Amino acid sequence: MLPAQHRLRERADFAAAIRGPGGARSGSRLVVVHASQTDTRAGLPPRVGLVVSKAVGNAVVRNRTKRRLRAAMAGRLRGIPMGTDLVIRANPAAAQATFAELEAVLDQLIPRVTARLATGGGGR
RNA sequence: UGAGUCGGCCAGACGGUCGCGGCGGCGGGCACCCGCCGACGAGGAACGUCCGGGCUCCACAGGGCAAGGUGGUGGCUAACGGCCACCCGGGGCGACCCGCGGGACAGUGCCACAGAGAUCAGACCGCCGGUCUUGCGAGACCGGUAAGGGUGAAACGGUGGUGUAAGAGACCACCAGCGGCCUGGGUGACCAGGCCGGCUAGGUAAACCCCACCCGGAGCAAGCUCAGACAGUGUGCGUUCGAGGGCGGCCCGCCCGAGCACACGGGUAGAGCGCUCGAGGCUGUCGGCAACGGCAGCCCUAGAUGGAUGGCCGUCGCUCCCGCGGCAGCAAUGCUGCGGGAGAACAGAACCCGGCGUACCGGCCGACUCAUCCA
Repeated sequence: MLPAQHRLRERADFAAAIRGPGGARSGSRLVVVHASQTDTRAGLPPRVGLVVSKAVGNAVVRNRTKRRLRAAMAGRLRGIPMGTDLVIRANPAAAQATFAELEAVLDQLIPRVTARLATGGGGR
Protein backbone atom coordinates (compact mmCIF):
# COMPACT_ATOMS: atom_id res chain seq x y z
CA MET A 1 0.00 0.00 0.00
CA LEU A 2 1.11 3.55 -0.64
CA PRO A 3 1.52 6.05 2.18
CA ALA A 4 -1.94 7.21 3.25
CA GLN A 5 -1.60 10.76 1.98
CA HIS A 6 -1.01 9.49 -1.57
CA ARG A 7 -3.99 7.12 -1.65
CA LEU A 8 -7.14 7.78 -3.60
CA ARG A 9 -10.01 6.17 -1.68
CA GLU A 10 -13.37 7.83 -2.31
CA ARG A 11 -15.68 6.51 -4.98
CA ALA A 12 -16.43 10.08 -6.08
CA ASP A 13 -12.71 10.84 -6.57
CA PHE A 14 -12.35 7.82 -8.86
CA ALA A 15 -15.35 8.90 -10.90
CA ALA A 16 -14.00 12.45 -11.18
CA ALA A 17 -10.58 11.28 -12.39
CA ILE A 18 -11.96 8.91 -15.00
CA ARG A 19 -14.98 10.79 -16.31
CA GLY A 20 -14.95 14.25 -14.76
CA PRO A 21 -14.45 17.56 -16.56
CA GLY A 22 -10.90 18.70 -17.15
CA GLY A 23 -9.51 15.14 -17.08
CA ALA A 24 -6.85 13.72 -19.34
CA ARG A 25 -6.26 10.15 -20.48
CA SER A 26 -3.48 8.19 -22.14
CA GLY A 27 -3.37 4.46 -22.72
CA SER A 28 -1.38 1.53 -24.02
CA ARG A 29 -1.79 -2.23 -24.38
CA LEU A 30 -0.91 -2.78 -20.70
CA VAL A 31 -2.49 0.08 -18.75
CA VAL A 32 -4.57 3.24 -19.10
CA VAL A 33 -3.68 6.34 -17.05
CA HIS A 34 -6.35 8.89 -16.13
CA ALA A 35 -5.51 12.23 -14.51
CA SER A 36 -7.38 15.25 -13.17
CA GLN A 37 -6.70 18.40 -11.16
CA THR A 38 -9.22 20.32 -9.07
CA ASP A 39 -8.86 23.72 -7.46
CA THR A 40 -9.81 22.36 -4.03
CA ARG A 41 -6.70 20.18 -4.01
CA ALA A 42 -4.24 22.78 -5.28
CA GLY A 43 -0.95 22.48 -3.42
CA LEU A 44 -1.80 19.12 -1.82
CA PRO A 45 0.24 15.95 -2.51
CA PRO A 46 -0.62 13.90 -5.62
CA ARG A 47 -2.85 10.86 -5.13
CA VAL A 48 -3.00 7.54 -7.00
CA GLY A 49 -5.79 4.97 -7.31
CA LEU A 50 -5.70 1.57 -8.99
CA VAL A 51 -8.42 -0.21 -10.95
CA VAL A 52 -7.88 -3.91 -11.70
CA SER A 53 -11.06 -5.62 -12.89
CA LYS A 54 -11.95 -9.28 -12.88
CA ALA A 55 -11.09 -9.43 -16.58
CA VAL A 56 -7.41 -9.28 -15.57
CA GLY A 57 -7.50 -12.62 -13.71
CA ASN A 58 -8.40 -14.31 -10.46
CA ALA A 59 -7.78 -12.78 -7.04
CA VAL A 60 -4.14 -13.87 -6.89
CA VAL A 61 -3.31 -12.40 -10.29
CA ARG A 62 -5.17 -9.18 -9.54
CA ASN A 63 -3.34 -8.76 -6.24
CA ARG A 64 0.06 -9.29 -7.82
CA THR A 65 -0.71 -6.83 -10.60
CA LYS A 66 -1.83 -4.18 -8.12
CA ARG A 67 1.25 -4.66 -5.95
CA ARG A 68 3.59 -4.28 -8.89
CA LEU A 69 1.86 -1.15 -10.11
CA ARG A 70 1.86 0.24 -6.58
CA ALA A 71 5.56 -0.48 -6.14
CA ALA A 72 6.33 1.14 -9.49
CA MET A 73 4.30 4.25 -8.57
CA ALA A 74 5.92 4.62 -5.16
CA GLY A 75 9.19 5.68 -6.80
CA ARG A 76 7.46 8.04 -9.27
CA LEU A 77 5.35 10.18 -6.93
CA ARG A 78 8.02 12.94 -6.98
CA GLY A 79 7.58 13.39 -10.72
CA ILE A 80 3.87 14.19 -10.46
CA PRO A 81 2.70 17.81 -10.02
CA MET A 82 1.03 18.81 -6.75
CA GLY A 83 -2.74 18.53 -6.67
CA THR A 84 -2.95 15.82 -9.35
CA ASP A 85 -5.15 12.72 -9.00
CA LEU A 86 -4.10 9.70 -11.06
CA VAL A 87 -6.07 6.50 -11.72
CA ILE A 88 -4.14 3.58 -13.22
CA ARG A 89 -6.41 1.04 -14.90
CA ALA A 90 -4.86 -2.33 -15.72
CA ASN A 91 -5.70 -4.12 -18.96
CA PRO A 92 -5.69 -7.95 -19.08
CA ALA A 93 -2.25 -7.96 -20.74
CA ALA A 94 -0.74 -6.37 -17.62
CA ALA A 95 -1.03 -9.69 -15.79
CA GLN A 96 1.66 -11.24 -18.03
CA ALA A 97 3.95 -8.18 -18.15
CA THR A 98 7.28 -8.08 -16.32
CA PHE A 99 8.03 -5.39 -13.74
CA ALA A 100 10.44 -3.67 -16.15
CA GLU A 101 7.77 -3.50 -18.85
CA LEU A 102 5.31 -1.92 -16.42
CA GLU A 103 7.89 0.67 -15.35
CA ALA A 104 8.66 1.53 -18.98
CA VAL A 105 5.03 2.05 -19.91
CA LEU A 106 4.37 4.24 -16.87
CA ASP A 107 7.43 6.41 -17.68
CA GLN A 108 5.94 6.88 -21.13
CA LEU A 109 2.34 7.62 -20.14
CA ILE A 110 2.56 9.74 -16.99
CA PRO A 111 4.47 12.69 -18.53
CA ARG A 112 2.00 12.63 -21.41
CA VAL A 113 -1.14 13.03 -19.26
CA THR A 114 0.38 15.60 -16.92
CA ALA A 115 1.43 17.66 -19.95
CA ARG A 116 -2.09 17.58 -21.28
CA LEU A 117 -3.40 18.82 -17.94
CA ALA A 118 -0.92 21.67 -17.97
CA THR A 119 -2.03 22.86 -21.41
CA GLY A 120 -5.51 23.25 -20.01
CA GLY A 121 -7.01 20.56 -21.69
CA GLY A 122 -8.82 17.40 -21.84
CA GLY A 123 -6.67 15.78 -24.50
CA ARG A 124 -8.94 13.00 -25.58
C1' U B 1 13.54 -56.08 -5.07
C1' G B 2 8.84 -55.37 -7.70
C1' A B 3 3.47 -54.47 -7.59
C1' G B 4 -0.22 -52.46 -4.44
C1' U B 5 -3.54 -50.62 -0.03
C1' C B 6 -4.30 -47.17 3.95
C1' G B 7 -2.96 -43.03 7.08
C1' G B 8 -0.16 -38.61 8.39
C1' C B 9 3.00 -34.31 7.22
C1' C B 10 5.29 -30.30 4.03
C1' A B 11 3.82 -26.53 0.44
C1' G B 12 11.19 -24.01 -1.42
C1' A B 13 15.29 -21.90 2.15
C1' C B 14 18.64 -17.84 3.39
C1' G B 15 20.41 -12.82 2.72
C1' G B 16 20.25 -7.61 0.91
C1' U B 17 17.36 -3.34 -0.35
C1' C B 18 12.77 -0.28 -0.86
C1' G B 19 7.74 -0.28 1.23
C1' C B 20 2.62 -1.45 3.83
C1' G B 21 -1.02 -2.86 8.13
C1' G B 22 -2.86 -2.85 13.00
C1' C B 23 -0.46 -3.41 18.05
C1' G B 24 3.17 -2.01 22.12
C1' G B 25 7.03 1.51 23.80
C1' C B 26 9.71 6.28 23.44
C1' G B 27 9.88 11.32 21.58
C1' G B 28 7.91 15.84 18.96
C1' G B 29 3.27 17.28 19.78
C1' C B 30 -1.10 17.03 22.65
C1' A B 31 -7.15 19.43 17.32
C1' C B 32 -5.25 15.98 14.23
C1' C B 33 -0.78 14.15 12.78
C1' C B 34 4.60 12.97 12.32
C1' G B 35 9.43 10.42 13.50
C1' C B 36 12.27 6.27 15.73
C1' C B 37 12.50 1.24 17.89
C1' G B 38 10.36 -3.72 18.71
C1' A B 39 7.89 -8.46 17.98
C1' C B 40 3.77 -10.01 14.76
C1' G B 41 1.16 -10.24 9.81
C1' A B 42 -2.85 -15.69 4.43
C1' G B 43 -4.31 -21.50 3.22
C1' G B 44 -4.56 -26.82 3.01
C1' A B 45 -7.73 -25.85 0.66
C1' A B 46 -8.01 -18.90 2.99
C1' C B 47 -11.86 -21.29 -2.63
C1' G B 48 -17.13 -23.02 -3.93
C1' U B 49 -21.02 -21.17 -0.44
C1' C B 50 -23.55 -27.25 -0.30
C1' C B 51 -24.98 -28.53 5.02
C1' G B 52 -24.62 -27.67 10.57
C1' G B 53 -23.93 -24.38 14.80
C1' G B 54 -22.39 -19.86 17.70
C1' C B 55 -23.62 -14.61 17.60
C1' U B 56 -27.32 -10.39 16.47
C1' C B 57 -32.28 -8.49 15.65
C1' C B 58 -37.42 -9.69 15.04
C1' A B 59 -42.24 -9.46 22.29
C1' C B 60 -42.06 -15.30 23.51
C1' A B 61 -40.28 -18.39 19.28
C1' G B 62 -46.67 -21.55 20.78
C1' G B 63 -50.13 -25.29 17.89
C1' G B 64 -51.72 -27.09 13.03
C1' C B 65 -51.31 -27.17 7.48
C1' A B 66 -48.27 -26.54 3.35
C1' A B 67 -43.25 -26.49 1.65
C1' G B 68 -38.28 -28.44 2.50
C1' G B 69 -34.65 -31.94 4.40
C1' U B 70 -32.84 -36.76 6.31
C1' G B 71 -33.34 -42.39 5.74
C1' G B 72 -29.43 -49.95 7.94
C1' U B 73 -27.98 -50.13 13.55
C1' G B 74 -25.35 -48.25 17.81
C1' G B 75 -22.32 -44.34 19.35
C1' C B 76 -19.55 -39.26 19.10
C1' U B 77 -20.76 -34.02 18.96
C1' A B 78 -22.90 -27.49 20.37
C1' A B 79 -25.10 -29.44 15.89
C1' C B 80 -25.05 -31.85 11.16
C1' G B 81 -26.72 -34.35 5.30
C1' G B 82 -20.28 -34.97 9.24
C1' C B 83 -17.13 -38.62 11.86
C1' C B 84 -16.24 -43.64 14.26
C1' A B 85 -17.53 -48.75 14.99
C1' C B 86 -20.64 -52.60 13.48
C1' C B 87 -24.59 -55.09 10.22
C1' C B 88 -26.29 -56.32 5.25
C1' G B 89 -25.16 -56.45 -0.15
C1' G B 90 -21.22 -56.16 -3.98
C1' G B 91 -15.81 -56.23 -5.77
C1' G B 92 -10.55 -57.90 -4.89
C1' C B 93 -5.79 -63.87 -3.99
C1' G B 94 -5.06 -60.07 -0.14
C1' A B 95 -4.10 -55.32 2.70
C1' C B 96 -8.65 -53.04 1.65
C1' C B 97 -12.42 -50.59 -1.27
C1' C B 98 -17.62 -49.33 -2.99
C1' G B 99 -23.22 -48.64 -1.71
C1' C B 100 -29.04 -41.68 -2.36
C1' G B 101 -28.92 -49.02 2.29
C1' G B 102 -36.96 -47.30 5.24
C1' G B 103 -41.70 -49.21 2.70
C1' A B 104 -43.52 -52.19 -3.84
C1' C B 105 -49.15 -57.84 0.47
C1' A B 106 -52.17 -49.03 1.50
C1' G B 107 -53.23 -47.24 -3.35
C1' U B 108 -52.06 -45.04 -8.38
C1' G B 109 -48.77 -44.67 -12.60
C1' C B 110 -44.81 -46.49 -15.98
C1' C B 111 -41.95 -50.80 -18.15
C1' A B 112 -39.55 -48.84 -25.06
C1' C B 113 -37.90 -52.55 -28.92
C1' A B 114 -38.36 -57.67 -29.84
C1' G B 115 -41.96 -61.44 -29.03
C1' A B 116 -47.85 -65.53 -29.97
C1' G B 117 -47.99 -63.65 -25.04
C1' A B 118 -45.39 -58.57 -20.06
C1' U B 119 -48.74 -59.36 -14.50
C1' C B 120 -56.07 -62.17 -12.80
C1' A B 121 -50.19 -63.37 -18.85
C1' G B 122 -49.61 -66.35 -23.10
C1' A B 123 -50.85 -71.73 -27.76
C1' C B 124 -46.24 -69.17 -32.89
C1' C B 125 -43.42 -73.78 -33.58
C1' G B 126 -43.62 -78.39 -31.13
C1' C B 127 -46.04 -82.72 -28.27
C1' C B 128 -50.74 -85.70 -27.44
C1' G B 129 -56.00 -87.32 -28.25
C1' G B 130 -60.57 -87.30 -31.21
C1' U B 131 -63.47 -86.57 -35.90
C1' C B 132 -63.27 -86.06 -41.20
C1' U B 133 -60.71 -86.28 -46.08
C1' U B 134 -56.97 -89.05 -48.68
C1' G B 135 -53.61 -89.91 -54.38
C1' C B 136 -51.35 -93.39 -47.75
C1' G B 137 -46.54 -88.92 -48.19
C1' A B 138 -50.03 -86.16 -45.37
C1' G B 139 -53.81 -82.32 -44.60
C1' A B 140 -58.22 -79.72 -42.25
C1' C B 141 -61.14 -78.90 -37.88
C1' C B 142 -62.14 -79.46 -32.51
C1' G B 143 -59.85 -80.14 -27.89
C1' G B 144 -55.73 -81.08 -24.17
C1' U B 145 -50.76 -79.47 -22.77
C1' A B 146 -46.44 -74.30 -20.26
C1' A B 147 -41.78 -80.30 -20.32
C1' G B 148 -38.87 -78.45 -25.06
C1' G B 149 -37.68 -74.39 -29.18
C1' G B 150 -37.63 -69.21 -30.29
C1' U B 151 -37.93 -63.41 -28.38
C1' G B 152 -36.40 -60.46 -24.34
C1' A B 153 -33.32 -57.02 -19.03
C1' A B 154 -37.35 -60.08 -17.20
C1' A B 155 -41.69 -65.67 -19.49
C1' C B 156 -45.26 -67.51 -12.94
C1' G B 157 -38.99 -71.57 -8.73
C1' G B 158 -34.38 -75.53 -9.64
C1' U B 159 -32.86 -80.91 -9.84
C1' G B 160 -34.56 -85.92 -9.67
C1' G B 161 -38.80 -89.02 -9.49
C1' U B 162 -44.23 -90.62 -9.30
C1' G B 163 -47.88 -89.91 -12.68
C1' U B 164 -50.17 -89.25 -17.73
C1' A B 165 -52.65 -89.95 -24.22
C1' A B 166 -48.97 -85.98 -23.80
C1' G B 167 -48.16 -82.98 -19.67
C1' A B 168 -48.39 -79.85 -15.34
C1' G B 169 -46.39 -78.63 -7.48
C1' A B 170 -51.34 -82.64 -9.76
C1' C B 171 -48.28 -85.48 -6.02
C1' C B 172 -43.29 -86.78 -3.44
C1' A B 173 -37.90 -85.96 -1.84
C1' C B 174 -33.91 -82.50 -1.56
C1' C B 175 -32.33 -77.40 -2.53
C1' A B 176 -33.26 -71.98 -3.16
C1' G B 177 -36.67 -68.31 -1.77
C1' C B 178 -41.30 -66.33 1.03
C1' G B 179 -44.49 -66.12 5.50
C1' G B 180 -45.44 -67.61 10.65
C1' C B 181 -43.87 -69.68 15.41
C1' C B 182 -40.03 -71.32 18.85
C1' U B 183 -34.88 -71.69 21.01
C1' G B 184 -29.98 -69.48 21.64
C1' G B 185 -26.47 -65.06 20.97
C1' G B 186 -26.23 -59.53 20.46
C1' U B 187 -27.97 -52.72 23.44
C1' G B 188 -29.38 -53.06 18.22
C1' A B 189 -29.25 -53.60 12.75
C1' C B 190 -28.86 -58.84 12.53
C1' C B 191 -26.80 -63.88 13.00
C1' A B 192 -27.16 -69.42 14.06
C1' G B 193 -30.49 -73.58 14.61
C1' G B 194 -35.37 -76.15 14.69
C1' C B 195 -40.65 -76.83 13.40
C1' C B 196 -44.94 -75.66 10.41
C1' G B 197 -47.46 -73.60 6.06
C1' G B 198 -48.93 -72.64 1.04
C1' C B 199 -46.12 -74.58 -3.28
C1' U B 200 -43.55 -69.27 -5.77
C1' A B 201 -44.18 -64.12 -5.13
C1' G B 202 -41.08 -59.15 -11.52
C1' G B 203 -38.76 -54.13 -11.58
C1' U B 204 -39.20 -48.87 -10.64
C1' A B 205 -40.23 -44.90 -4.60
C1' A B 206 -33.38 -40.33 -8.07
C1' A B 207 -42.42 -41.39 -10.39
C1' C B 208 -46.70 -39.79 -7.28
C1' C B 209 -47.20 -41.69 -2.58
C1' C B 210 -46.91 -43.99 2.70
C1' C B 211 -44.01 -44.21 7.44
C1' A B 212 -40.46 -42.25 11.13
C1' C B 213 -37.52 -38.17 12.59
C1' C B 214 -35.69 -32.85 11.96
C1' C B 215 -36.86 -27.71 10.90
C1' G B 216 -39.81 -20.02 13.25
C1' G B 217 -37.55 -15.94 9.92
C1' A B 218 -33.61 -13.00 8.33
C1' G B 219 -28.54 -12.21 8.17
C1' C B 220 -22.11 -8.72 10.27
C1' A B 221 -24.59 -4.23 4.40
C1' A B 222 -26.84 -8.75 11.22
C1' G B 223 -27.05 -5.20 14.90
C1' C B 224 -25.65 -1.01 18.50
C1' U B 225 -23.86 4.14 19.24
C1' C B 226 -22.57 8.99 17.58
C1' A B 227 -22.36 12.80 13.97
C1' G B 228 -24.56 15.10 9.74
C1' A B 229 -28.33 16.51 5.84
C1' C B 230 -33.31 18.04 4.11
C1' A B 231 -39.14 20.31 3.19
C1' G B 232 -42.85 19.22 2.88
C1' U B 233 -47.76 18.79 0.17
C1' G B 234 -52.19 16.04 -1.34
C1' U B 235 -55.67 11.77 -0.96
C1' G B 236 -57.59 7.44 1.69
C1' C B 237 -58.18 4.35 6.24
C1' G B 238 -57.90 4.48 11.66
C1' U B 239 -57.17 5.57 17.50
C1' U B 240 -59.65 0.22 23.01
C1' C B 241 -66.48 -1.48 17.78
C1' G B 242 -58.84 -0.50 16.65
C1' A B 243 -55.66 0.98 10.82
C1' G B 244 -51.24 -1.28 10.55
C1' G B 245 -47.16 -4.38 12.19
C1' G B 246 -44.70 -8.86 14.38
C1' C B 247 -38.59 -9.68 8.29
C1' G B 248 -40.75 -15.68 2.08
C1' G B 249 -46.64 -18.77 2.46
C1' C B 250 -51.90 -20.10 4.93
C1' C B 251 -55.06 -20.80 9.49
C1' C B 252 -55.56 -20.45 14.86
C1' G B 253 -53.70 -18.40 19.22
C1' C B 254 -50.72 -14.57 21.39
C1' C B 255 -48.28 -9.75 21.46
C1' C B 256 -47.18 -4.56 20.13
C1' G B 257 -50.08 -0.62 18.81
C1' A B 258 -51.28 5.53 17.14
C1' G B 259 -50.39 6.15 13.38
C1' C B 260 -50.33 3.68 8.51
C1' A B 261 -50.73 3.24 2.99
C1' C B 262 -50.26 5.59 -1.87
C1' A B 263 -48.67 9.70 -5.26
C1' C B 264 -45.43 13.97 -6.19
C1' G B 265 -41.09 16.45 -4.27
C1' G B 266 -36.44 16.58 -1.18
C1' G B 267 -32.11 14.40 1.54
C1' U B 268 -28.26 10.76 3.41
C1' A B 269 -25.26 6.41 2.71
C1' G B 270 -19.47 9.59 7.28
C1' A B 271 -17.04 7.76 11.92
C1' G B 272 -16.65 4.28 15.96
C1' C B 273 -18.15 -0.35 18.15
C1' G B 274 -19.42 -5.41 16.58
C1' C B 275 -13.77 -7.45 15.36
C1' U B 276 -11.21 -11.36 17.16
C1' C B 277 -9.77 -15.42 23.77
C1' G B 278 -12.30 -19.18 20.93
C1' A B 279 -17.08 -25.66 21.01
C1' G B 280 -8.83 -21.97 20.76
C1' G B 281 -3.83 -24.31 20.03
C1' C B 282 0.42 -27.47 21.79
C1' U B 283 2.40 -31.24 25.18
C1' G B 284 1.58 -35.06 28.73
C1' U B 285 -1.67 -38.46 31.06
C1' C B 286 -6.23 -41.36 31.95
C1' G B 287 -10.95 -43.79 29.89
C1' G B 288 -12.69 -45.85 25.12
C1' C B 289 -11.67 -50.84 19.44
C1' A B 290 -12.42 -45.87 17.49
C1' A B 291 -14.74 -41.09 16.51
C1' C B 292 -14.23 -38.53 21.03
C1' G B 293 -14.12 -37.11 26.13
C1' G B 294 -11.91 -36.00 31.34
C1' C B 295 -7.70 -33.86 33.97
C1' A B 296 -2.90 -31.13 34.39
C1' G B 297 0.78 -27.71 32.49
C1' C B 298 2.26 -24.12 28.91
C1' C B 299 1.01 -20.48 24.94
C1' C B 300 -1.82 -15.86 22.73
C1' U B 301 -1.15 -16.82 16.97
C1' A B 302 -3.75 -11.42 10.90
C1' G B 303 -7.77 -7.99 11.67
C1' A B 304 -7.52 -4.76 6.22
C1' U B 305 -12.04 -1.39 4.43
C1' G B 306 -10.37 1.31 -3.29
C1' G B 307 -9.11 -3.19 0.99
C1' A B 308 -2.08 -4.46 4.48
C1' U B 309 0.56 -9.38 4.79
C1' G B 310 4.48 -7.15 -0.67
C1' G B 311 8.05 -5.21 -5.14
C1' C B 312 13.07 -5.85 -6.95
C1' C B 313 18.04 -8.29 -6.71
C1' G B 314 21.52 -12.24 -5.30
C1' U B 315 23.09 -17.24 -3.45
C1' C B 316 21.86 -22.28 -2.47
C1' G B 317 18.66 -26.51 -2.80
C1' C B 318 14.64 -29.49 -5.86
C1' U B 319 12.53 -31.60 -10.69
C1' C B 320 13.02 -32.35 -16.02
C1' C B 321 15.76 -32.12 -20.80
C1' C B 322 20.45 -31.92 -23.76
C1' G B 323 25.90 -32.68 -24.26
C1' C B 324 30.69 -34.89 -22.51
C1' G B 325 32.74 -38.46 -18.97
C1' G B 326 33.16 -42.55 -14.90
C1' C B 327 31.32 -47.23 -12.40
C1' A B 328 28.06 -51.93 -12.45
C1' G B 329 25.77 -55.12 -16.25
C1' C B 330 25.67 -59.58 -22.21
C1' A B 331 21.86 -55.89 -22.70
C1' A B 332 17.65 -52.94 -21.31
C1' U B 333 18.94 -49.85 -17.53
C1' G B 334 20.63 -47.94 -12.75
C1' C B 335 24.06 -44.86 -9.76
C1' U B 336 27.24 -40.64 -10.15
C1' G B 337 30.66 -35.97 -11.78
C1' C B 338 30.90 -31.39 -14.78
C1' G B 339 28.65 -27.70 -18.18
C1' G B 340 24.24 -25.43 -20.49
C1' G B 341 18.87 -24.63 -20.72
C1' A B 342 13.87 -24.85 -18.84
C1' G B 343 10.29 -25.42 -14.86
C1' A B 344 8.29 -24.82 -9.67
C1' A B 345 1.28 -26.17 -8.87
C1' C B 346 -3.83 -24.93 -7.06
C1' A B 347 -4.77 -20.57 -5.15
C1' G B 348 -5.59 -14.51 -1.30
C1' A B 349 -8.59 -13.87 5.03
C1' A B 350 -13.27 -9.86 5.20
C1' C B 351 -18.00 -12.01 11.95
C1' C B 352 -16.20 -16.78 13.91
C1' C B 353 -16.14 -22.11 14.27
C1' G B 354 -17.39 -27.82 12.78
C1' G B 355 -17.84 -30.53 8.21
C1' C B 356 -18.53 -31.69 3.01
C1' G B 357 -17.23 -30.87 -2.07
C1' U B 358 -13.87 -29.17 -5.70
C1' A B 359 -8.58 -27.54 -7.61
C1' C B 360 -3.33 -28.98 -7.24
C1' C B 361 3.74 -29.08 -9.53
C1' G B 362 5.86 -32.24 -6.52
C1' G B 363 8.36 -34.16 -2.00
C1' C B 364 8.85 -36.79 2.88
C1' C B 365 7.43 -40.38 6.80
C1' G B 366 4.84 -44.60 8.94
C1' A B 367 1.78 -49.15 8.99
C1' C B 368 0.07 -53.22 6.17
C1' U B 369 -0.85 -56.86 1.76
C1' C B 370 0.72 -59.96 -2.44
C1' A B 371 4.69 -62.05 -5.53
C1' U B 372 9.86 -63.35 -5.98
C1' C B 373 14.89 -64.07 -4.02
C1' C B 374 18.36 -65.00 0.21
C1' A B 375 19.02 -66.97 5.31
